[in-house]
Formats: sequence, structure tokens, C-alpha cells
Amino acid sequence: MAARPSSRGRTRSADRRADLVEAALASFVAKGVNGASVDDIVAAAGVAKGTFYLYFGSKDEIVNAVAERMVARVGDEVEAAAGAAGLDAVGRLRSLGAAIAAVGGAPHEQNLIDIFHRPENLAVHDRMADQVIVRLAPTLERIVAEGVAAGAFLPQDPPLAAAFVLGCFSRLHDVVGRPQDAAGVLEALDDFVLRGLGYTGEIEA
Amino acid sequence: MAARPSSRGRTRSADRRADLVEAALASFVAKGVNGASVDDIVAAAGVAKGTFYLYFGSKDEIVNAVAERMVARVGDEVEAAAGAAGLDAVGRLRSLGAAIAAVGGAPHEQNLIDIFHRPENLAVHDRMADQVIVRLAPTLERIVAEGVAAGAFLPQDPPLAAAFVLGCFSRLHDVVGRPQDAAGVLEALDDFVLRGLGYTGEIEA
Amino acid sequence: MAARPSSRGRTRSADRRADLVEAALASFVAKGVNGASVDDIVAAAGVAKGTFYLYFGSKDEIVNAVAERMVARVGDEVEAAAGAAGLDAVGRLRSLGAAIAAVGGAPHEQNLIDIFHRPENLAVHDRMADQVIVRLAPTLERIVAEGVAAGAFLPQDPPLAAAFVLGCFSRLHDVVGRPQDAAGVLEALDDFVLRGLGYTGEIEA
Amino acid sequence: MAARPSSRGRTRSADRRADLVEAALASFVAKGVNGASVDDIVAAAGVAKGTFYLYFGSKDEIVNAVAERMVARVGDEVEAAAGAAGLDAVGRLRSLGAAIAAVGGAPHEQNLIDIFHRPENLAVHDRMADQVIVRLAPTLERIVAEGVAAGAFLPQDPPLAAAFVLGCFSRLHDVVGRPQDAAGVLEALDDFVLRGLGYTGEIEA
DNA sequence: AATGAATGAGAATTCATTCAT
DNA sequence: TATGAATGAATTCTCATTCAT
Repeated sequence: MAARPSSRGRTRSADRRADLVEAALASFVAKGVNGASVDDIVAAAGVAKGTFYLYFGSKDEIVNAVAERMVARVGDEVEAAAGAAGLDAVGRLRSLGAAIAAVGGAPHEQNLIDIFHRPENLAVHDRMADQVIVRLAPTLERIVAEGVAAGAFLPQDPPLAAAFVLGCFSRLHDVVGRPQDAAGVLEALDDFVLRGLGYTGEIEA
Repeated sequence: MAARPSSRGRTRSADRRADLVEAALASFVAKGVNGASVDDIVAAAGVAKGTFYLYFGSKDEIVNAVAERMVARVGDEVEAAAGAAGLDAVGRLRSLGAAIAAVGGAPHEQNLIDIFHRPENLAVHDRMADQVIVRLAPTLERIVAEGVAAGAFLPQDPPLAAAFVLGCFSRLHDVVGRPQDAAGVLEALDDFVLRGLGYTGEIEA
Repeated sequence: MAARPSSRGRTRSADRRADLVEAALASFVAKGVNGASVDDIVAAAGVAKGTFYLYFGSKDEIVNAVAERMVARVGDEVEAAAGAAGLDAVGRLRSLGAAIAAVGGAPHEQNLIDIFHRPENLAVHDRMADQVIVRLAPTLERIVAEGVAAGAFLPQDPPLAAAFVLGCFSRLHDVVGRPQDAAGVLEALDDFVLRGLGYTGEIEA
Repeated sequence: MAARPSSRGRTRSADRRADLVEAALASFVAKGVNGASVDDIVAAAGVAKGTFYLYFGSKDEIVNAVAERMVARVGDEVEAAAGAAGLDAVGRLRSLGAAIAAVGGAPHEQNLIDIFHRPENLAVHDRMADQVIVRLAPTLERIVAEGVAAGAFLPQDPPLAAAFVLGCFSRLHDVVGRPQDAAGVLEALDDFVLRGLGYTGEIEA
């Protein structure tokens, strides 16, 4: 009964699925991934429990869907930053770092950070964090390779260098928030990373 | 009271507790932290369920105990490596990095790595990873400060530098296992980290 | 039983709830309130354990539901007796007393008495007894006030008088069952209560 | 270890038992009869769990012991009041009623009233209430018989009359506390009871 | 497609009781 | 006598999943 109205008079399948993912995200933020039951999710989505299993084979499946959606969003943002026209390798790297540092700053990303930092929810956190790394690794490798080719960085194994750089970046959210603030942290990281890659130019922007 | 074991009250309190932690670790490795029930743990420990609650107030409590034990063990090993006599800051850093890279290599540490990498178990993973970071941070800060004082590293904010270095090191376990092997990875990391710190000496050991 | 049974969703919600209350009553009679587990109740009701928690939030909730149902039933019966048309205050009082004395006499009330007198179950007993008192007090107060107004009883504080009368009545079930039987007991109680209220008419009916 | 000191250097068996009953009473008051575990009791008594089972075969046994002790105390007090020299039947009845009304007033009886009125604890409440009734019934029967013999009361069945009188008295604790206060309630009860017994003298004391 | 009542295995936790010392 | 660590059956409650409608 009561076909939920939508902009086109009928809710299409894809929308339903998206509604559920949205509801799941909200529930996870509110109660943690383990703490949120399928009941919570369907209540938040305003559909019946059976409907959930029409779109997802199990709770685990929607957990992955939520993680994927978040990873995709973050990945897109960061890659867009790193791909901005007119930047050389060093610029790309800085831009990418800044974008990672900014993750969670936008209001629509606050959820993501909430989830990232609730100890309860760390199961997803890591699934996501790893996926973000995997997603960004090729981009970083390309930047490193580009910088090496241009003579800006010392020769090195790009996949390894990318891993180390991402490792540095991944600490960002744990140190941002210290008194001296994000800008200083980012600058220090730039120094560290660029020097680490053997950057031979002037480091102070 | 002590000594003389018998079928009842045979083991001293501390041993019982340790037995349970051991059994919990084994159960977590086997089934994941959520997947392992208190029943599993007591079965593995060979005690009755009530006994469990004699030593731990809840399942959560033993999860923390397991994490703490692992953190303490890893922390001790790594700090011992970093504290070896006769080393300068660079040597300490290399030694510490090697120790982190070696974590999980010893047979008695295999469990730890198993737990670290089951996605199921990541809730504990992060509790532990964070604790290890927290535990090692002061050591690293000291090394960095020492290197700066000795003129080996460029001047920098030691806490931040420590965070970045640990970030790099924390990626180690995800790249070790690639064809070229641990030694090469470690060397590349050394280069990256030392350069990142502004090490001005010869980098190739 | 009701319309078109089937293996699932067969019974309407209200029936299910009532079934569970019924089953709980039977279980309480059989094993006492503490002694009867939720498992016993659902077994008696022929539903799954989860179903129980669909209708009641906790075991305590169904204990209250059982007590309420019994109180409501007894209260209705007794009040109906006291409200019979064409009775004056004295007649109402006698009728009410007789109805209280008769509680538990009907086969469907045997359970109630069983529960009332198992020492095990006394926690509920009192919850119920108190509720019955509370439920009947206004009726009794009205009867007393009516009798006072009609000059049949001496002037008095109706709530207090009602409490004393109910106190007398509440002893009924402990003395009924003695050799001389209910009729004699009831008559003696009538004498006592009516005299206590200052009844000035002929006491022997 | 640590033999608890006592006034005679050694705790005698009877004292130990009494200590446990005392501790049980305190625990019951604090947590209710079901809520208080044997662990609570032995902790309060300062003995080991095994010791408990040296003196009591089961938890139920100590529950009864507590009830008995309380009943004995209350019974003694009330009977002493009713047995005061130089009183006639009416005086004895009034004295007994006053004594019942006073139960719980003395500080050392507060516990008793606490227990009486926690719904949790009603299992014992009723065991005790019944025992008090049983204990006091013969005394009351004697008073009634004495009054009948002296011509103060109408002829009646003393056991029944005793039951009704006790029923009235048993309501006392539920109405005391109303604005008009204990004295008024007690007087109204006197009126009611004495009239109920057919007392022909002047009622206002 | 959608519903939601029903399921039932399984979880964590409690606690009266025992018994080797 | 006294101890208290150990026991383990029993209890309440949860929740992912199913399926008749």
C-alpha cells in the first residue's frame, strides 16, 4: 500500500536502492555498523523489511554498498583535485594532499568522518580506508612517475613511493586539529613528502 | 595456596586470566572478534563460562585485554630495537623501521598479523593500531629530536614528523610481500623517510 | 481458529497477544511467575521466542499484562454485582462481599486463586491485590457515602471506611474453606462489617 | 585468613548465623529478595561463600529465616502491647491496634517497612504478613472471647472475628500517611472494629 | 514489487551451589 | 570451621532472514 511518491510519480528501482544506502549510512552514523539493525535501516528508509532483501542479499552487502559509495565520493573529489589542469607533479601532489586533508570538511562529508572515527565502526572504516588507498594508488603512481620523468623527483619505484606518500597522508586526520592548525600541518607534510621524493626545487611555496 | 595443582583451584589467578586471553586470541584469529563467542573462548580455555566472568566483566573487556597484550608485545619489541646501544638517530630510525617491518614475522606473532588483516576483525585492528601509534610516538619524537639536535635532520616539529614517519611505516605491511621482497621495500622506505627528514648524509647503507 | 488459518500470519495481532497472555497465565500457574521462563510461555503459546518480543518488550511486561487482565476481570465481576439494580447501600455491600467471596469459584477463575496462593507467586499477587483494592475503592466509597446519606450507616470518612471494609473482605479467602463453609463466614462478615459501619437496621437477612 | 574479631575472641556459631541473617536483611532491603544474591549477602556479612552454606542449606532457607526473625520481632512487640496488665478486652484491642499501627515507626523497624512496600520484595512480604497473622490470631481470638464473656462484645465466632479485625488492621499501613494523620485513622478504625464486634459501651475514648 | 509477522538459532550474562584445600 | 575459585545450567533478549499474502 502507499506507493511512496517521487518526482516521477513512481519510485524507480535505482532510487529505492539509493534510499536504502542513504538510510543505512544514517543508521551507521547513529548507531555504528554493528549496532544498526536491518530494522533500523528499513525504518529510516520507510520501507518494509522484506523490501530490503529485494535489493540486498544480506546486511553485509549493504555495508559494502555504503562503503563503496563513500569511497567513490572521496575518490572522485581527490582525483579531481589532483587532475586540475596546468599543474606539474609537485602541484598535483600538493593539491591531492590538500584534498585529502579537506575530506570531511564539507558538511555532506561529516558523516564519513563520524564513521571513520567511532571505534565501533572501525570495521567499515578500514574497509573504506583500504579502498580509498587502492583507488588513489594509481593516481599517485602516475604523479610520482611524472615527477621522476620531469627530473623533479629522484628516480624511484613509483608503487612504493605512492604507498609511502599515502601512508603519510593517511595520518593527516589524526594530527589536524592540533593547535597550530591545518595549514601548518599541511605545509610540514609537503616538506616531508617532497623531500622524501627527492624534490630538488625550492620547497617553500 | 599456590604450587600444588589439583583439579580445582589448580592454577593461580594470573595464569587463569592469561589462559583466557590466550584462548580469546586464538578464537579471534579463528572466527574474528565478532564471530567468536564467549562460549568459544571458554571452550578453548577449557574452563566453564562462569569462570570467564570471574576474570572479565564482559566480552568487551577481554577484547581490550587481547589488544593491550598485543600492543604491549609489539611496542616492547620495537622499542627495544630502537633503543639498542651505540646507535645514532639514523641508526635508531632504521632499526625501528626494520622492527616494524618484522612484526608478524616471528611465529608467535603470526596471530597478530592474521587478526590485523581479516576485514572482520578490523574493529580491534584499529584499536590496536592506534594504540601502537600512541605507544611509539614518543620514541619516534625523541629520535627525530635527537637527529635534529645532531644536525643530521633538518629542523622540524618532532610530533608531526613522528606522525608522518609512522604513517609511512604503517603502510609497510601492505607492500611487503610484493615480488621484490622485504629488504628492497625497507631500503626504499629508509630513503624516503630519511630524505623526508632532511637527512644530509650518505643514504645508501 | 479464527478466519482462514494458515501456517504464517494466520492470527490477527490482538489474538496473538491474547494467546501469549493466556499461555503466560497457564505457565505462571504451573511454575510460578519466577519459575516460568519466556521459553515456557512461548512453548505453551506455540510460537517462536522472537514472536514473544514482538508483542512484549520484556517478561516483566507480560507479567503486568496478566495481572491487569485478572484484575480487570475480577473488578468487572465484583462491580457488576455491587451495581445490580434495585439495591440499597446495604444490599450493594452484601452483594459486593458475596462477589469477592465467590472470586475463584468459577472454573475459569481457579487459576487466579492458584496464583494468589502460591508463595512463589506472591510478587504478582500483591501487585494484583493492590490493584483490585485501588479499583474497588471508589465503588465502596460510593456505597458507604450512599448508606450514610440514607441514614443507614453512621456518619464517617468514606475512604477510611472503604479501606477497612476491603481489609475485612480481603481476609475472606483465608477463612473460607474452614469446615463451617462459605455461607456462614459470609454472614459473620456481613454482621461485622454492617455493625462496624453503624448499621442501625435489622442485621439478619 | 583474618578471623573476624568478636567480643569473645571467637565468633560463636550462633553469632555467625545471626550475622548472616542481619546481612541478608540489609541486602534484601537494598536490592530486593530476588535482586540480592548470595554473593551480596556474604559480602555484607564479611564471610566467604562457602561459609554461607555451612549455616544455610539454600538461599531460600535464609529468606525464611529473615522473615521469621522479623515476624518474631513484630509479634513480640504487638503481643506485649496487647498483654499489658490491667486492661480489659476493649483496652487490649485498642492497644494491639496501636501497636500494629506503630510497626515500622521505630528506627530498627524501618527496614521491615521498606521490605514490606517494595513491590519487588512482595514474595517475602506476604510470607511475613501471613505469618504475622497466624502468629497474632490466637491472641486476638483470646481478646475477642474475653470481651464476649465479659458482655462487652456480642457473641460471635472468635476465629472469624479475629480474622476480620486483623484484616482491618492490615489496611492500616496503606491509609496512615493521609493528611489527617495516624491518630485520626486509628480512632476511626477503633470505632469501626469495636462497633463491628458489637461493643455496646461508649466508643469515644 | 512490496509487505511485515514470524522465525529460531545464538548471544551475553547471572548465580545458586560445590568441594579441594 | 572456613575459604573462594570454579561450575554450568538456565535466563533474558537480539536480529538477520524468510515467505504467505
